[in-house]
Amino acid sequence: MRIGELATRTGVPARMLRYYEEQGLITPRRLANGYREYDERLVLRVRKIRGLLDSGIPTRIIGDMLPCLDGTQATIVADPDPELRALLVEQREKMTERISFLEQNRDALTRYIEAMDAAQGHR
DNA sequence: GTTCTCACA
DNA sequence: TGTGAGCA
Repeated sequence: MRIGELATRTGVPARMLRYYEEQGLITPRRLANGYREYDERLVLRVRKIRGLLDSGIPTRIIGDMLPCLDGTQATIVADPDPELRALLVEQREKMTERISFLEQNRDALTRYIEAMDAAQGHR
């Protein structure tokens, strides 16, 4: 598929898809006319990339993590960078914080919805 | 009509 | 990151 279709299917603007390519996150092949041609599997990959980006993970790191994204297979890291590891651990902690925050909000919604239902029962 | 690259505020 | 210019 071309960039327009991938954009609508992933919700990521074509502008950003070209940017991801610049960052080495995705490498579509080119058609004879120069248009980018995306593989079906890229749809999932782009969604994962966007998810990571939304989680605050820098594009540079996502590039390093790419092998982990579409494989359950163990990823071999040639040169374990201590600094990178520390950064990732930090991101993971922030992610954990956001998750617990979301859980609290979800529970608050649940209680409110229950309260609405309870009120409904009195009518 | 769609995509491409480049560039600017 | 958004937007527009000028092509193919």
